[in-house]
Amino acid sequence: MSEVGFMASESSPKGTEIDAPICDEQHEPTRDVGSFPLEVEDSQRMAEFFAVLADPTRLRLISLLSSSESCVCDLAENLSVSESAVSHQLRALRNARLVQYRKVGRQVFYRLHDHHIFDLYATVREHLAE
Amino acid sequence: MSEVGFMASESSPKGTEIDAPICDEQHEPTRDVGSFPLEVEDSQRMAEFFAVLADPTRLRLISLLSSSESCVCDLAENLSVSESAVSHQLRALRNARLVQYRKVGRQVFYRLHDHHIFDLYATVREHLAE
DNA sequence: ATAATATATGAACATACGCTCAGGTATTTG
DNA sequence: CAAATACCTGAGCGTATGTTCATATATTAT
Repeated sequence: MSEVGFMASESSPKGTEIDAPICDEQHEPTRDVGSFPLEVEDSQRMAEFFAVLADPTRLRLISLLSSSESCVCDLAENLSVSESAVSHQLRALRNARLVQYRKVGRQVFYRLHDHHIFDLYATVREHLAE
Repeated sequence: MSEVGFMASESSPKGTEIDAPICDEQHEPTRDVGSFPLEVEDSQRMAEFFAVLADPTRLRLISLLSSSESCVCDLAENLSVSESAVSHQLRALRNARLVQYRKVGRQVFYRLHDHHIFDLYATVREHLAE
């Protein structure tokens, strides 16, 4: 915490007034993004959301579900992962509302919850492909 | 792994041919998203990217940097977090190329790396606000 | 009912992560 | 030069996470 000189209520240290935030290249008309700064509670919810996407197996599941609905055993086989592991991961995706499912006999077919999920996946995939 | 009956090379179990993926609601002309299914190596890089965003402190840093460039001590003060913790987190953001910085004297001013980061942040923020 | 299949779940273990603490580098000031 | 400031970094600790293993539930077949 910068021990400020006198009347500086907050912000950067004293002395070097010369170059305060010479922020020339600002963003476009900064669209409204809720409270600012981001509340701790909101940041935790957001972090949990990203955390669900921060796993290779879950991302590969999303990749498969991006093209078509699949049952658990097919997902496990296509990813060469145990069905137990897939089931655990699908639960995480379910809890985060990233996938939906429907039961047919003893099988359970999963698919992405909505197109937003696909869009997010595709956007980041493209971003990393650059 | 479903022990298939005879000539079924892969995919769902035998028997219940009745309801194979009745996937009616397909996505729009499925835009190309690279290799399919997502390669393990790619999934790991993508997971690492999301992992950087999967932390409340880093998200709040991004929140602050969304509106303006800031030095480390201001970021620490605004978030009520130690400068050491902020520095550690900024390193993670730096390594992931989510932020840029410029040195001015003994201060270091950070800002978002580019507008893609802001867009991603804003999009997910809106998504969770619904 | 019994067996087999498809999926879900809890415990446990190894790993990964974020914070604090202590110390280090670089720049400015006296 | 020494002291102060702004920031960075490595080690260590407590906690969270993903997998495996064993077991449980539900559905279908015999």
